[in-house]
Amino acid sequence: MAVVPKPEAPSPPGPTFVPLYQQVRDILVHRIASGAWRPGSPLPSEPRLAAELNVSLGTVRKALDELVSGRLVVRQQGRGTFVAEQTPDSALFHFFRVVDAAGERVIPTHRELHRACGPATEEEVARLALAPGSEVLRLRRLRAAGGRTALLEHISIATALVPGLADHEGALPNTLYDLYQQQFGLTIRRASETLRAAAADPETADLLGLDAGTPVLQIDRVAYGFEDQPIEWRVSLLDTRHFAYANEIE
Amino acid sequence: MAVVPKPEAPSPPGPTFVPLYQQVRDILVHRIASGAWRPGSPLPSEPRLAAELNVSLGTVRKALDELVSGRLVVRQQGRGTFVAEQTPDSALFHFFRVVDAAGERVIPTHRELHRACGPATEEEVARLALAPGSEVLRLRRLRAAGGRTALLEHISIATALVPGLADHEGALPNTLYDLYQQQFGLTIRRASETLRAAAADPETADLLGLDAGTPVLQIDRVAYGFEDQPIEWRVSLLDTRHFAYANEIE
DNA sequence: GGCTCCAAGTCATCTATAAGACATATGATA
DNA sequence: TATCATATGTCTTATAGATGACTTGGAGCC
Repeated sequence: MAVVPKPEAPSPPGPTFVPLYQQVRDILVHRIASGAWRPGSPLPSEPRLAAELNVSLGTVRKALDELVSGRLVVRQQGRGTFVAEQTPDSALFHFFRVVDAAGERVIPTHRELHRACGPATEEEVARLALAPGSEVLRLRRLRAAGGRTALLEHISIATALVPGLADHEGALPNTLYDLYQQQFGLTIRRASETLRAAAADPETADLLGLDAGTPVLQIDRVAYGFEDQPIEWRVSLLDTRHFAYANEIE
Repeated sequence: MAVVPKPEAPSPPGPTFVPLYQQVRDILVHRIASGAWRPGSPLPSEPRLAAELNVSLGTVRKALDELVSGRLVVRQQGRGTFVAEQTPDSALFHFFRVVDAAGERVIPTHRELHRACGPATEEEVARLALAPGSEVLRLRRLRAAGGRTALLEHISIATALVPGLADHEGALPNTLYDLYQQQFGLTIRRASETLRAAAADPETADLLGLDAGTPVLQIDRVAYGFEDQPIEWRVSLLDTRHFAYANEIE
């Protein structure tokens, strides 16, 4: 392994010391991010990795510990360590924070209203860090839960990232994030949201079954991938007469 | 140490096996929660703890690792390990998620409008798990940032938890959570929030400098302590014309 | 065929040891 | 007295080895 500072040959006492286990972690992250190990597939066993990278088992385990807490891999005692896989459930659980009036988490349905490609607007260029004039795929969906319309989603994603999705036949899945991962190798690692209260414009109000001007919760979210590159921009408008946005601060 | 399953005497093969490091962690948590070690004070050194608890250094370290990730303690290389201390900055950074129009985090000022005690309302009883008829202290504050009024806070906390606070002379600090910890031994460990869009009622609108009926973001938060007991209930109304609520989903 | 049991492979836990990095206190020296 | 080198105590990193827990697959048996 090209890891530099073996304890026998300590690192240059200069300002650059990177612990072995972090170097190992970065190597593993890179292999996952580059797609060398696909989601769901097993990593080599810990002893094998230790031998390959020429470090001790404990060091590999410490590196893997960090990947686990970053939700990049999943360990299963007796089976092995696997690249984390986005599932509809996990994606919903993690990113969909809508609860009903009773405060219970909600499992939404969805209905596609609109799908089309077009040149990116100025705002899309900014949010998604696109080159001006890039083409984006836009999606509009209406989500309901418990028989009641809950929210309206406006989704934008660079067409180049999801080739063929624009012409996809039939319904798209309820959660797009696992589709991105499985079909296009795009793993959503984190999301940045900005929430505001806004008055529903007539069209939104109509779709949500509200009077125009009713306050709705506007959730503006950019989802980022492995290299922290923006992947998808989504603005959701939530009817907070019957639903709410729940957030846990640990 | 009373820790049960030393590796030489493995645990009963029944369904109850608790790893040593978790037992150690629980012991340490209890000592901190009970106030035996106060915020800011140093824990015994790792070797000392290992000797006292009759486990290896690695096991103590693994237990401490969990306390660190739970933000109960802070480690400082060369100095020691200390019980985490709520500071105004850390509390603001962690719990105050308001950003300005440019998306920059905001450092708010505050002005107290109202402070009084009274019997708990039905809603306060429910949110704070109080006995009916308990007395609560209510606080109303107006926060501003960048010279602009940002949000109105309604705070409720059981009077019994903060004896004397009702008659506190002079201004209360900008962040109450560190006051709770330092004055009353109440450490806020997590908070549960529910967000909705609502139309500003006339009084709120007046205080925030809005027209009545303007949509505002209503942030309903219950803050919990060590034993996961509710400590404080707070409803904040945010003017999202000039500010927003920022949330990062990792 | 279906079942049990065992063995191998894997992660999980625990111990022991050593040396590096960092902060602070101590004491010698000028 | 002031400063600097040293010593000490702390967390940090890294290694090695042993044992336990869990899963899987296959051999052997009925």
